[in-house]
Amino acid sequence: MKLTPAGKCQQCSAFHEVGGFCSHLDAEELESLSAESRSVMLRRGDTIDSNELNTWPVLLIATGILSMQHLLEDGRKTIAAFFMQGDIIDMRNMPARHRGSLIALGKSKICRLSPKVFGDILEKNPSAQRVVWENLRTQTYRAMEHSADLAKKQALEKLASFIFECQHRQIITVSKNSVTIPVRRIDLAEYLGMQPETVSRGFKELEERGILEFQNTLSLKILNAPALRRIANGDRSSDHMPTAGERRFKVLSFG
Amino acid sequence: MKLTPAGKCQQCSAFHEVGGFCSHLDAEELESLSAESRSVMLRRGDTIDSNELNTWPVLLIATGILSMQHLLEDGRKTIAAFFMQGDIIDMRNMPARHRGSLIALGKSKICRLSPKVFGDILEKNPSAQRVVWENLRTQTYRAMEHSADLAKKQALEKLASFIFECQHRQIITVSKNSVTIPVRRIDLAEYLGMQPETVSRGFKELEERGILEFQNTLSLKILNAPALRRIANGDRSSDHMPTAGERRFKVLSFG
DNA sequence: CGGCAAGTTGAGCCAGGTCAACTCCGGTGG
DNA sequence: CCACCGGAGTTGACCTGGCTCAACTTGCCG
Repeated sequence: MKLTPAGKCQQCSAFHEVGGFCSHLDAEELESLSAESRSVMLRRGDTIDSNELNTWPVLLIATGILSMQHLLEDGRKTIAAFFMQGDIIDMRNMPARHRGSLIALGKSKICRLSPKVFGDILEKNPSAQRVVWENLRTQTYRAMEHSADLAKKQALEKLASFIFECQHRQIITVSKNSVTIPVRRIDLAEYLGMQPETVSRGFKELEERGILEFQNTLSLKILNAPALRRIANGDRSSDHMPTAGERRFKVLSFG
Repeated sequence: MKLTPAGKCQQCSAFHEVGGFCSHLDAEELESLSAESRSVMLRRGDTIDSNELNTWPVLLIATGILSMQHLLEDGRKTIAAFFMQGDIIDMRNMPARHRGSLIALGKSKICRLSPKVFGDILEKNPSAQRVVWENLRTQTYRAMEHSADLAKKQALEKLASFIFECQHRQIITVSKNSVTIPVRRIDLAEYLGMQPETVSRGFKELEERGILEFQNTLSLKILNAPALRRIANGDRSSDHMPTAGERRFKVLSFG
């Protein structure tokens, strides 16, 4: 097979994934976008600096995970959002005050799209436009929902919500109740506005209550989805019910 | 002057404001959008219910202020975002889980846009498309910034950030340092994830430190913008410096 | 000018932050 | 192959910012 100039795109998730932005482009568009764009590999900790964002303000995540981080004067750090496979980040003319830094949280491949070609495509290709539009709206409403979580939920409730968020966003689903957490504990804590210690204690409690079970730090199984759902929704009525763990133990020991 | 079918639009901020969505439409587009859309007046507390959002998922705020509220099982309530003049809310095909309720926080006029005509316009009118796109992006990054505020900032810091947010969003600026808070204390507390009591105490402290001064509950003057900025940015080094108020008092009493 | 919601003030308490010590794990080099 | 190392994660003890509840004041609207 002859490798067109856009041949590299054949390997890219944004091209071959159904619904991926580049899969909606015609040959000519793909050609010119590809010619004017640059893809990069990032490792954990790599930062896309401000200068770079000025020349390359439009990014597409091909694989991996990026974070938008905000830093306070005294070093407190927050992750305002996660960007994952298929997400498009459009920072054209963003005033600096709206900008955090974009930092990779693991090995990632991103494509810096030519702002000009990107803009042209949005104007002329309604189906590509729709994909980008949907993506941005999802980001918006996700961010708002996340705000709501941060504003009023307690530690356990935030963790529960987060697990569902991971479940909804994950691309490959091994089994219905398996969820993979795509980031380290520290990042998770920063995203949820809590301390790593608190995250640890929270997960421990959820395990003790028999609601979930960790395979390892990054992957878990939901054992009692309704209970987890109730916690995520802030239903405190069941807070002091006997836990599944306790109950099972008693039955076994007296049975 | 002859009143065209879209005559009602002549009065609307979205039409006559520079940069307003409808000001970017040509006569024909305005005509058909207007014919298929419905504007409504809302009063504080009016809710746009879920059914309504299914038939009219695209809204444009002409004047006033709406909130996106999320409710937890046990009654805790959060305001995830404010929508103000010029904002466009596009809820087409949003899964229910991403949806809070839209509730007016004061007298507002909104225009329910025909989703079909709105969609057609986005495809065909690049300049209108750009306006909507910019608006959505602003909403996105604002929501992310707000998440960052909620995640790690303390009460005072959140208040300080909020004042700057109001300053940036307000349409009419009386004087450089006057800021109008567009919502009541309760709403503000819900937006910032705190209690009204805490809001009150926070503002009191900022006044006592001589950083700002309230004209009435809704409007204030910033007296020391750099100090407010430092607080908003989470600089705790100045936390226990003598306050302007204290200093002034001492000078006067010994002078 | 009265009534009621909004906002403020005060006192006490607790969820989660902080700090410090410890364990676990993956990678590295001898 | 194993000993070592360093960062990530966990556990424990303590402390505090902001929540809670209750009483009070203010200000708006009829």
